[in-house]
Amino acid sequence: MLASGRGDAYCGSRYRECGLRVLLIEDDAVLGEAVRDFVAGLGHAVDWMQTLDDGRTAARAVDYDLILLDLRLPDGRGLTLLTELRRTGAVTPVIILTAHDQISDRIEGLNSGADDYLVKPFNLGELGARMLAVARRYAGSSLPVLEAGNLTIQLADRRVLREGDPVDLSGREWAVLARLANRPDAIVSKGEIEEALYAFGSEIESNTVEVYVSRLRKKLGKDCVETLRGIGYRLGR
Amino acid sequence: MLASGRGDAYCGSRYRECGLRVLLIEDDAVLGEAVRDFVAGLGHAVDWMQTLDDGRTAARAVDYDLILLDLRLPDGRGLTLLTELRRTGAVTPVIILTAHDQISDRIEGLNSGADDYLVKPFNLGELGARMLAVARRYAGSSLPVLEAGNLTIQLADRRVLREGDPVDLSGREWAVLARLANRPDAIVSKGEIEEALYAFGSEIESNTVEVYVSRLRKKLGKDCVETLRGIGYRLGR
DNA sequence: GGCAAGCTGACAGCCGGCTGAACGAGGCTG
DNA sequence: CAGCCTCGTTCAGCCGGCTGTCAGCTTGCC
Repeated sequence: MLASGRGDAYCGSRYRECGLRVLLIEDDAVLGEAVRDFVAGLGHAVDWMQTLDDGRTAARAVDYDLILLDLRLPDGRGLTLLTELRRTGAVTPVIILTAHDQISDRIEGLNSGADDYLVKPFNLGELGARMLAVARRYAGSSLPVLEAGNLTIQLADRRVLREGDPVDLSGREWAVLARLANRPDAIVSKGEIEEALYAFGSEIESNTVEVYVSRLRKKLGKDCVETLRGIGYRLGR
Repeated sequence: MLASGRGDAYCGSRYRECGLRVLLIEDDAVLGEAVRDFVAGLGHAVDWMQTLDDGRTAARAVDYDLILLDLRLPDGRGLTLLTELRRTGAVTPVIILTAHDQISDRIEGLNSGADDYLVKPFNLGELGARMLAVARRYAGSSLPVLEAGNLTIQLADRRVLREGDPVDLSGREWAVLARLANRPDAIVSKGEIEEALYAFGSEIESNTVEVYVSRLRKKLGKDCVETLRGIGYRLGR
């Protein structure tokens, strides 16, 4: 739950090529934390701001790949920021997060240059999917297709091929694999993988991660994931 | 539309050939209702406005795929709106609906950038045909025929072939399929499919999407649609 | 050998998705 | 007009796969 620290840390530059740099502007503490952890869990670097003002500052300072923008903020309307950004020529993709009853805002948002919107309460999985969709739209087809051993991992399409044959993965299985694939050469600790699995707070006290690694190995082959005893896991090669 | 360059880039293609997003501007209650129901029945999402002003607002707010525009409205001439739209660079196809004695308007309309016109009272079937023609013209040659598994999906013609044999789909069935076929590799959430099915605001709280997926599978084969638990659907392959 | 860390098969509960059935609206036919 | 059909929508019950947990096993390290 210290994710905010972590987020800032690798926003810097080092991991730029892998995960996206995401700015989350959302005042609701619970939702904000959930989204931050979930998105961080996907391997992206998240900065979470709770006010329009902080959001504006951040958006000006850093060249984000994606902005998640709540429309109703304590110190103003999210749309204001969006319009400002667009007026200054920023093309950063923006996904709007909006309450269920704000249809007009939604329309206005799209009209002001937002790229997509999600209605609260939303499914985190759907958030992930839309983020990918938006990112892909921008990156063209350049989103990573990763070759690892006899695996082809298509992050953007949520697909894995084993020696060319598609393999079905469940949600959690994919989450684990994607977490590893997001930073192919990095060692990822169990704790970090857990964060990717359980977005918010849920204290899981068992060997879930091990179980999913095991399931992945069964489906994808022994070597798809490498174990580093006492440290974590890494994508096989 | 107003969503400016970037918006067009994806909005245009996003909903293109599926259930189209149609804006109907028509003050006559009887005709308006008839057209709305007919067009909705084809599987498109229709917003119906009865005044020029509302129409203008809607057209600015939402990136429609097609506008059906009555020329004689209580609060002004439809042509005004058309010219405005074209002046701001909107390329949304517009079909003009006009009474038979307004020949000059018709000509002026075509000159102002309308794509086609229909003379009242018109045959609804003809309206359907012209809509298809216009939409096809816009889709260009870029996405006519899609091969997916043993299916051939002819988006522009609103036809599906299963192993070469044409299959009859109802309006909604087609809308769902087309929404998926529109972005063949993308994962489409239930929410997004619903959006393609219903106009803004109609809150549908049931498993409609599941039902239509089920019916599609019955007609087109188990694998025509892939389920991604908790995330959405994707066209089979 | 002994200990810690990691692996994996089994299992029960659950949730999401699937689907048959029913109903009303509307259109068409005779 | 009655009868028939199709389509859209809703609902309830079913089903299967996903998931978390645990126990017993293997592996690696000292």
